[in-house]
Amino acid sequence: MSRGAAIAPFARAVYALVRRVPAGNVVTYGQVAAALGHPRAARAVGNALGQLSTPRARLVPWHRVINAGGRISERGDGDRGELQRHLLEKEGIRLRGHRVDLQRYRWEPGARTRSTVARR
DNA sequence: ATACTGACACGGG
DNA sequence: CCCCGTGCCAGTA
Repeated sequence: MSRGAAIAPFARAVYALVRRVPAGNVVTYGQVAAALGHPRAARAVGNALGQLSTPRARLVPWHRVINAGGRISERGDGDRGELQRHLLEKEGIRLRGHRVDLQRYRWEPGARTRSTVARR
């Protein structure tokens, strides 16, 4: 059926989970890794998101995944970071400096998807 | 098997 | 409060 590059199982699981992150909320790489049963594979999560192909990126809200410090991880290429920040703000997330208040916007995997935006 | 990441935690300044 | 460097780990190419 599908042709094109095979997607690694782990990466596939990452995409599936990230897809459930509601707009206006964020998760950390570590949270995603833990939810997948690999609490130490946070870096691999970042890898998977980095390998996201363009069509798939449309379905996967990669911008809602940030690091444990609440900051946007820069991959040497600054462009994506700017875009990510813009997308987050567009969803109603207020950044404090270059940081997101995880306390306020963090979404927990397993929580009801329609739980909407955390406020205040 | 080697090298390269979009990480995380911890310690020190 | 902030920033930076170090050690560690796991998955992908």
